Amino acid sequence: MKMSEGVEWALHCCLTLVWLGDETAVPTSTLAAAFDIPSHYLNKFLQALVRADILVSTAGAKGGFRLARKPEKITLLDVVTAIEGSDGAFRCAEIRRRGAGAAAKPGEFALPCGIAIAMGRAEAAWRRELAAQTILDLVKAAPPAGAERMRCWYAPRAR
Amino acid sequence: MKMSEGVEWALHCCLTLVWLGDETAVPTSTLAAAFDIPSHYLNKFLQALVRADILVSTAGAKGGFRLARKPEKITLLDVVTAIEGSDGAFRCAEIRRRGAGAAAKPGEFALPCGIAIAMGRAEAAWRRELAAQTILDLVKAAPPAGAERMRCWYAPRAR
DNA sequence: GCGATGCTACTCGGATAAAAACTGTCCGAGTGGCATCGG
DNA sequence: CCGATGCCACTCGGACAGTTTTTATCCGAGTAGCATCGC
Repeated sequence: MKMSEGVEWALHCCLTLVWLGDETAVPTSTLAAAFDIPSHYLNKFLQALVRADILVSTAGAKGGFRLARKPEKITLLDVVTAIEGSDGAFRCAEIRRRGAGAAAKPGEFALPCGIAIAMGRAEAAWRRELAAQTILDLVKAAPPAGAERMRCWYAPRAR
Repeated sequence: MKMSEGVEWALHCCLTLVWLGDETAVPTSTLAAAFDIPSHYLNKFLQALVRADILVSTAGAKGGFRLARKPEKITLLDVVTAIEGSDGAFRCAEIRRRGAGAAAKPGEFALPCGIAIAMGRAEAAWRRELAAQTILDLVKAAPPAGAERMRCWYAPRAR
């Protein structure tokens, strides 16, 4: 059960896009350089964010990405779901119905598997916590020095 | 981010061991037949449960597995951790320190990454929910018919 | 008859391949800006 | 001098390999019970 590192990348990119402002679109190569990660691979995740309506992309010269919504309207759950998909980590395969359970009376399995319910309850708590936090919260919590340094580093690149 | 199916198998096996009672040790082959899953592979996960002190194993003829503790003393978190490991799904790679962040002032990264904190908060909620439920809770929630059928199926095999 | 002993069948346990998912890389389609050309 | 036009550089987007994690399988070490043999 390992989460893709793309989640961390995506969140950092959203944070960076807030810091750099909404004036200019930031291309993949710039974001990749900011964190020293492979740009072509990062692009893959940024595309996923576009499909989830978290970012908008503009093609051509001076193109790039910018936030599709205000930072307070993007929850961490939105980003995680965009990268990891909407399926939960635990997936009930209904093994109770196989083997010795194959001869069950009809209707016995009408109510869902208790194990699936228990695991689902835990994942619901996880999602609730993620949905309660937004990109704006991350911006507020981050030290201003990082934002300032990022802007200074970016300034000469903004054309 | 997919959880191993071994978690579902392990939980169902714990439930089954409660149903079949603590009198006899149940071998891997029997548990595998109960759910029609590959026995050699299931054995791998049962070993993990033994290492986590959730099951105890006895070798030789009439050997097998039984619960190491009472059902109310085994939480779902214990089982999930035994199979999946104790590491969380999200792992902060500290990418903020690389690339443009490489020239940071010393001490700027003294406090941990806000993204890691936010993700950790969600995982903590997930763990809390898992730790609040025990195998005994699953037994109580499961329909008695399943337990009864499992016992009838097992009876001729118990030597 | 009773006990010790050797054997057999059965179990767990870890080491070993196949499959899937994730990670990383590449090139093509499309777009905006700019220089050039004509009026 | 002003506007339209063609070209070029830059960007996103999806298709293509490499590598790690997960899934599946196998055989060896060890133990409990039973039959046999000796006393």
